[in-house]
Amino acid sequence: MNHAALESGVPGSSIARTLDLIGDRWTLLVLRAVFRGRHRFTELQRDLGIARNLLTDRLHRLVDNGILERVPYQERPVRHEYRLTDMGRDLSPALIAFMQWGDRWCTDGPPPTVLVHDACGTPIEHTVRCPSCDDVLDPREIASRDNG
Amino acid sequence: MNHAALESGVPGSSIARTLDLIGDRWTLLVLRAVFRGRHRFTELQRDLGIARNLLTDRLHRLVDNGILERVPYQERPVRHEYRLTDMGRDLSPALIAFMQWGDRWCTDGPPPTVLVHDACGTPIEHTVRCPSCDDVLDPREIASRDNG
DNA sequence: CAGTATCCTCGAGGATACTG
DNA sequence: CAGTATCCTCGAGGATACTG
Repeated sequence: MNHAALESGVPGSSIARTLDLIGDRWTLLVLRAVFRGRHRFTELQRDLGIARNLLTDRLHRLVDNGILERVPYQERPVRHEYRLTDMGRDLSPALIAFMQWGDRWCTDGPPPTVLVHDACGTPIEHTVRCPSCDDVLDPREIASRDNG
Repeated sequence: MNHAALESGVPGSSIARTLDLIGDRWTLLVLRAVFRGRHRFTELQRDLGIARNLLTDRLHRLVDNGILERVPYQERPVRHEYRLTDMGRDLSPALIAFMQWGDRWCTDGPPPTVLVHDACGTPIEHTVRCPSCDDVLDPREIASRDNG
């Protein structure tokens, strides 16, 4: 998909722009690892089994796009680790939604990882609500409205 | 990323399995179009600007994986359209989460598309809750627990 | 440890002609 | 209309050697 196709075919799609940033084969996996507390290059590389040059590239892109930030954790020699920015942390609902979908539909056994409220240990719930009706919505009750 | 790398590097990741199904450059865009009411081959092809052989391939894979179903809408000649299954409809929270993230972080102007509760027209809200505490959770309050 | 620099392969994506 | 069949290109991903 080239950029022209994007412009003409899927104008103004937030999904398309989002895919441009994180829609490759590794970025979401890198982010998931950072969410789970892996912050250093070698940790990430070992955990994911990603090629080193690719990890370098993905981390740089994530930093350039404001999703991660590179912060020093020691001097002499200076070493950095990668932390989520607010923008990155805000990807959490999307990541969670994908995990839950995979848990529900792509496995036979119990979900390999369960997300819990750390204060009480209860598995979390992921909902779409109407703030005005105060109702949890079914996908069929959702419409899309174009601005423009 | 080959399959061996996936197995060894990211064992049991629901995200990895989900990406195997829908993690390419077009599938999510196709699904978004189906969610928005495009159900026929030519509608999808024109709207997305996707190459015809790619659209054929993506639709077949989505049908094979149980995300879409192919239902006839006329006979002589028989024609089909593509409809979401329950499995496909259940991707809605993930799609919505991505759109909202893109709306918030990848645009300057107003969001190009707003999702609304069709009964009352109010823009929807997307939350992670703890069903036991009945609280909306911040990403920092979420922990992940591995099942062995 | 945390990368950078090279080189290579293979397959995803695309253009286009053809068909019941 | 709704595809299938071919052929091609280019870039994502990967292996590996090197470095402050």
